[in-house]
Amino acid sequence: MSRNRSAAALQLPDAVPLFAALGDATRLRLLGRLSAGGPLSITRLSEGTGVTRQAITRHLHALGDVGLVRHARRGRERVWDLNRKRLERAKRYIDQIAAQWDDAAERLRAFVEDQE
Amino acid sequence: MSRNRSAAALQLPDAVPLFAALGDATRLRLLGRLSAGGPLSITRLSEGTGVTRQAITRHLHALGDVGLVRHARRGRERVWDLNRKRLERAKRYIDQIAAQWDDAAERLRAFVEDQE
DNA sequence: TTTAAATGCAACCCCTATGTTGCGCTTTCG
DNA sequence: CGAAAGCGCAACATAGGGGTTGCATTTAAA
Repeated sequence: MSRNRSAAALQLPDAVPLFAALGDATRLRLLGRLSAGGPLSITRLSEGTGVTRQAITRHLHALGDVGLVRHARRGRERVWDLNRKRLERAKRYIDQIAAQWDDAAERLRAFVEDQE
Repeated sequence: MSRNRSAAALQLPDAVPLFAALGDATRLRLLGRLSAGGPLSITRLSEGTGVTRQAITRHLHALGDVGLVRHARRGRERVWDLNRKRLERAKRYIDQIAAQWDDAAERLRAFVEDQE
């Protein structure tokens, strides 16, 4: 029914910046390190990345803009951590979108095959 | 086990271009139209997008580079369609990566909460 | 065989994401 | 207090993504 289509239209604007944020190797690694090693300071997160601390700061803000990570002050450090709730929501978004593609394609599969 | 980590290391390089390809509104809409309406020519896919046919062509190639869509000749037209197998694999990639983040975060949740 | 449709190719913009350096501010520590 | 660690801010450089225009090429249609 047309409710599927409107639901997709609502999710799409959210999905775009989410995917864009995930489409970078440095940011994916940051998420990996945060998931493996709890809250970490910027300096810690910069070690071994091959880029400067400022570059890492920007990547963290990019992830923060879509809600995947959060930050807090701790003394003179600024520690960042995963936002697990947002991460869960993001996963559901992705699953739903993928499911829609699957469903629509599945419904038309026989028809499409006839045309080929 | 360390096998999880190495599996993640193998998936990450594939996930980056995949996410990057999905991080664009025009490309997400193209996938939506293809999933809803079978194979379509470039001219058809360009209608109503607000950008030129050449721009759409590039977006299709971007999606094609990560295997999400394929093309074929049909007369003087070039028709593009979803690659459902690749779409399925992409979905599984995403699920696995998200699951890893979840798992790692879950294992450390209590520890992290202690520190806060 | 003309004409028009559908593309492919290539040269060009233009903006922004990514990265850097330099400097100043705050907090911690000897 | 004085030095150093950890950041934030701002200016700057630059490569690449996204878009356009112009023209040649192939194929369908009159």
